[in-house]
Amino acid sequence: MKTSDFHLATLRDVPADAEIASHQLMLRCSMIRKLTSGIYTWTPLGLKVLRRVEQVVREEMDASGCLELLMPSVQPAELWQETGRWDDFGPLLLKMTDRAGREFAFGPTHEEVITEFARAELRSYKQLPVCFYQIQTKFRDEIRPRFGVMRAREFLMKDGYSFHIDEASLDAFYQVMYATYTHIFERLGLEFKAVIADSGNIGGATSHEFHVLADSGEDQIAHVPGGRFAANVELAEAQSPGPRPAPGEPMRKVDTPDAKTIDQLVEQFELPVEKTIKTLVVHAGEDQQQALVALLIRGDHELNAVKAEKLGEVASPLTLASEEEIRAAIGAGPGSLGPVELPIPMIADRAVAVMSDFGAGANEEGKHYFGINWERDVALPKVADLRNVVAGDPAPDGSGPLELIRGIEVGHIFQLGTKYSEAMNAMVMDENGRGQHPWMGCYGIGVSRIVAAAIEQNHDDRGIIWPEPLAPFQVAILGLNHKKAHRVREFAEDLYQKLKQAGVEVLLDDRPLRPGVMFADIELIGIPHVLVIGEKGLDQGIVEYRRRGGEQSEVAVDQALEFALGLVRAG
RNA sequence: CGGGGUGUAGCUCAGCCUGGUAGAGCACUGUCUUCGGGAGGCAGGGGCCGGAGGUUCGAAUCCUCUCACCCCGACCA
Repeated sequence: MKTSDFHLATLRDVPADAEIASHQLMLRCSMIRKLTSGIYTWTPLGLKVLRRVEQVVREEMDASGCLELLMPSVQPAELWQETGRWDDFGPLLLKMTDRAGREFAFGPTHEEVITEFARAELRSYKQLPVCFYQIQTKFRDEIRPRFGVMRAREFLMKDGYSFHIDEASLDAFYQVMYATYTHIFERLGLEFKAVIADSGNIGGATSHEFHVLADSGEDQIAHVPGGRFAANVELAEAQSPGPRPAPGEPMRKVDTPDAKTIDQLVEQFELPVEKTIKTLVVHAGEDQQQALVALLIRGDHELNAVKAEKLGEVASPLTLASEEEIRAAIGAGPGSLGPVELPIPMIADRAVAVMSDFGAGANEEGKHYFGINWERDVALPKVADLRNVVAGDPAPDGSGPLELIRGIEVGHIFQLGTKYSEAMNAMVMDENGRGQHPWMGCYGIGVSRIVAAAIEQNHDDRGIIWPEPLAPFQVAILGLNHKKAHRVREFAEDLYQKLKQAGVEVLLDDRPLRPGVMFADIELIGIPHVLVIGEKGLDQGIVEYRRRGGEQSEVAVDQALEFALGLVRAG
């Protein structure tokens, strides 16, 4: 490709609404253009990268015996009503109506459609196991799309679904997919980590996420460096820190008119923050006697919403009570709440259960109790794991202290079990001629998100540094002052044609521009190998080679072709 | 959904407070000079100042409504 024939429209200024590096660079390179919030056009340059990701994913899925198909994006409401997700999926589901008034959704995922397909196609255990996948545009009406294609509403996803006669077969295939995903991210040249994950509203039990590691990632991962344990913080279990010390102080009521937050309490009364608890009042689960329930968390810890929602006592999704609701039920406002004489049910975090001589609100405006002790002053309520782990906590498997890092979720695999096959009554005959609901697994990869994640992980102040498997072009040829310098132009053109004929993805910058502009553009779009041809070099019989983000060297002109071919073969 | 902010040329922004019919840099077109790290001159093209309504002789500017986009928040007890 020649730049003069390629729609390259780089920007020198950073578009005002782009926050993170990958979004800024993708806009500046002209890889994507925003149509409206969370919805993007992929330009010819951007699409080249997207297709490369797609191709690696496709090849590895095919290599693992998966079968590619293509399902519709527009899906009838009835299918979603069968599984109950027409309502359960919530506002993320984009709904629409056809001329006859029939309702449809634009697919955010395809469990319903694939299960519909399976119940029509699959009859016998002899057809199993089988895994179908597609690479297709999804739409999820995100609450807050952001960071360009990192969290877009419309995005490209690889979604795969496997069917099995029993759990053992699903288990075995899940391991195959785990290995397949590992190969995919290795081949893409990305630094990543597989972690234990929450299965969210897709359903099912066992689940792993694959994260590209980057400081700008939205997810937190708890892991033991060099060890085996790694989990999304949403799921990482916080262990009980050990036995509760005996009471050492009497309980007393203290006036705390100006202490509405833990910070103020700690500051004004010289109370160690690990000796305080915060009382979070949330809506109770539907079948509970009272409308509210209190969650007790140590002052320096954070509530983990995913863990709390899993408790029957707590409404899902987790919703904090309003100040009015709290006052009506308790008689005191936020900032003065605590477990002693609390008139609503409560659940204590494991760390709270082993505290002694601690401070908390007195459920009376402007007053706290200090020196509270469980059982002596107030009965210990139900204890549960309610908090996020923090760095230094012991790993649940005892393999060492946890460290927290950030990641971008680019893949997620689930064991769904028979949730969908039962809901939609998909059946296959087993070897005894009895009908069975097949066991299902589900395997997603955020293809478009990988492009952004790769940039987050691989860039410098000049632009993108593509891992070679993702680069839109392998090699760029810059002919300096080629408009006037015939020798430069001819040499560059000749080299370009030969590389092209050899099947190399090569970009010849044939724009009549000054060298600085060419260098800046080629570095911005991050082409891994750059060959610079100039008159001075030709006089000396050399062309210059630059590895993006790396070394620089000189190559004899008559070796240039072989050299370039060697680079590409090595990559 | 709550809070904050921004809408003026393709991009980044000034002008708005204090109304008088629209500007800069980059990008784009032509041309000359320049040519190994985002050059310079000359000449150009491009804007219903997000939309609607109002105030006024006159509105990008003041008022009201609306739409869009961006950021923060769902950890406050």
